[in-house]
Amino acid sequence: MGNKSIQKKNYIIEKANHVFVKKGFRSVTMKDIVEACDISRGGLYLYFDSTESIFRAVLEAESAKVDPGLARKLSDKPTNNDILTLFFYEQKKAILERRGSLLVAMYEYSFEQHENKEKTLLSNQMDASVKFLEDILKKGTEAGEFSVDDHRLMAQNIVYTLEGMKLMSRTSFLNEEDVNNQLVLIMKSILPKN
Amino acid sequence: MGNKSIQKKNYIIEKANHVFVKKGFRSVTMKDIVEACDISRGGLYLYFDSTESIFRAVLEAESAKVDPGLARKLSDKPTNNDILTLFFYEQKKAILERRGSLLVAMYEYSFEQHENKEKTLLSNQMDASVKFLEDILKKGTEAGEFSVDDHRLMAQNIVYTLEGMKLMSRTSFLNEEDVNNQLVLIMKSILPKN
Amino acid sequence: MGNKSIQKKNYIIEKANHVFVKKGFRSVTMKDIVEACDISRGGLYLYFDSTESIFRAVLEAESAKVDPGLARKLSDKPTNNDILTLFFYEQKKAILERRGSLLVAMYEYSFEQHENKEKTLLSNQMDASVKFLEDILKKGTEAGEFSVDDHRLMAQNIVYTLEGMKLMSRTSFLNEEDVNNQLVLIMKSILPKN
Amino acid sequence: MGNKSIQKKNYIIEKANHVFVKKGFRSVTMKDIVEACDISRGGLYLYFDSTESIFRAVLEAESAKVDPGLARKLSDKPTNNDILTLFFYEQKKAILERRGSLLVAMYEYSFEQHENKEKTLLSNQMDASVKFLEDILKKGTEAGEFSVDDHRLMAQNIVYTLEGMKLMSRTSFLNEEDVNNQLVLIMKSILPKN
DNA sequence: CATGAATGAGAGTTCATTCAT
DNA sequence: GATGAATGAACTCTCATTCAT
Repeated sequence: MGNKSIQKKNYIIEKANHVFVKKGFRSVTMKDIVEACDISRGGLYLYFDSTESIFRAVLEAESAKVDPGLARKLSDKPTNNDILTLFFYEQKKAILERRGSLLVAMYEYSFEQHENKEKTLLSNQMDASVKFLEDILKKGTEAGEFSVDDHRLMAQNIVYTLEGMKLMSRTSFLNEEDVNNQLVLIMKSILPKN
Repeated sequence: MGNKSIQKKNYIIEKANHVFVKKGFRSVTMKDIVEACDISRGGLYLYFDSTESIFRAVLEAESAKVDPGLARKLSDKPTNNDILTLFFYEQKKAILERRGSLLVAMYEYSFEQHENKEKTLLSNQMDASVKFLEDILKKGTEAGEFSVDDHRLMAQNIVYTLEGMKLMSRTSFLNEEDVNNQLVLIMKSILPKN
Repeated sequence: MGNKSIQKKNYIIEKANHVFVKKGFRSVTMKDIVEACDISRGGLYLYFDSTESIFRAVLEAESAKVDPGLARKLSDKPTNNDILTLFFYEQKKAILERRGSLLVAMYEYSFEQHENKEKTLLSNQMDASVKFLEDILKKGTEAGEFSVDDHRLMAQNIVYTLEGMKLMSRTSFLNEEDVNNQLVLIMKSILPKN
Repeated sequence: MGNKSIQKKNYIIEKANHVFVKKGFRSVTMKDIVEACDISRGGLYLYFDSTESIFRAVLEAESAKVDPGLARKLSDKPTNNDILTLFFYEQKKAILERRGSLLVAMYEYSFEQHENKEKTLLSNQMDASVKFLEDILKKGTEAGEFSVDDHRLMAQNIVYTLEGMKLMSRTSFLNEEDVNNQLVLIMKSILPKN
């Protein structure tokens, strides 16, 4: 695939992203993508052969976008508390972000995959979050910033709670205050009591 | 609608239930239902005009089934702790129950509803859970069984965590031990410290 | 399938027959059949799910048509020579019949099947012809009507020659006289010399 | 067309040959050829504008290949019997050769051409065979090697039989012994009786 | 000459929905 | 009420063919 086609592929991924944000995963058709990209039916098939392959490419592109942002916001020698705070800040954004979020599409996609006994992307993402938090909590506790007994258990608890809120905000109505309050509650259970 | 018709309608609802359990919501077609019920295409339309109306009926029937079970299991004078324990027991079942659950269908349906700015069934269900827990926590704290400051906040936290686990078990792999550990963690944060 | 649909199915088979006669097998599309039958796209799929299944049904219907005709033309006590003559007469018709013949479609279909290592319909038909001829030649030789050493070998030879002529008439130009001459040549090699 | 172009054209013809051998004629697409040749889509169109034109070129190239082989195998002063034997040997190879044969493609192509009232290549080939055999039989009979009355009729009969066997071997299962037996039977009907 | 991206026509297939019986 | 045949819109996917580079 030439240079030019890589550009086109990225263009399709970008346009498709909007479609998945708007319609979720299951109800998106090749026709939807074709129309969003304003290309020919056959043209799309030069790059992707199913909505699923497009969606995977969209997620990949998305994950490439996310990481750099996180790092830049941190000071040179961040405390574990700093890192956790930033993590919560990002999560809060993900929870409340209604427009532009691929979350619903990702849930729908994961439901399908899970039926087929495959390891879902969502699952990988959550595992990564648990590992990340576990590590922070451990280091933070050792440094006296936090006071957590079972790091893994608490990490899981936090991830479940965050995921629950994400789900809530897509099926119910969740406001920023509620999210803030929950994050404070979590912080309280982590910080040393005295 | 005659007596016979009501029977038929219930028969359809029961059969459709299995279909939604198996296939979620979005991918279920009128044809699926027709085949599951072994009735005529036109026949189904006498009772329901879309998969959505069938699904709503299925959920309604489901909610009618659930409640009585809960009450019966409680002793005459249950403590708030008893009630909470029973609630957790039921939730645990809902989290781990892979076959026979309408959860995925309900998520898919709620995503669609929420897009249309409608109040989702899931939302109502979660609100009810929060209220229920809030009430128990309040009474329990007053009775000295629990020690919770902000009843509403903690109730929400519990609901989010539970919902997060439900989601996890449909997109990832969650075992009973993990659930138990989480429930223990929640109980610890509720029970009086000393 | 109700009474009415059997009629419709037969109607489709009849119309499809013309299509296969005209276009062979490979280039016939579901659309061709739909248009020949003047029914809806979806309508056809109620009865058949591929051109192949239609073609098989056409062949089946065709073979049901053929047999009765043969029997009726024979006298009460036909000699083996009578039977053979009738057989040749039918074969001559099949060779020369340009309009209305499914032969080309059958060849095309058989080529495909044979690629897939399946026993082809054509193959079965030819086997049946060989067996039939072998039997006639044997009885005829015993009755002194014919003088054939190796019945099976001669039966095969006749079948190959006939098939060769059929093929010729679809790829080249074969006139009735040529066919007659060949049949006379075959008869000469069968009849007793003296 | 330059020297280089002719080389490329021959390269395409050679690769296309394999494709036609494998898939027959009708189901071969320009895409198949492009992929087999590993050239660009547009590139193919510089040399050929349809699968039909490619196939014709393939057949032409094929016929150029065949003849020299035949001649070389003959002794200086071959008898007519020698020539006929060699002819039968080549035919036997053509009948039994399953891989590498263009026969099915040629049949499919000829069916199409014949529909359009064109003189088919197959037809020309068979005419040539008849003429060739007629000549041999005539000369052989004159030389006392054979004993054939109507040379043309017998030549046709042989060609039909051979063609019938070729067809059989592509739609049914034909073994070498059967072919040998048929050839012996033919020889018997040609050789002088005494 | 050669490339390969792009097009659009057209085939296959499925489904919600209607309607005569 | 109940049936199930029939419709036609919508979707997926593939190919021959063109054309800017």
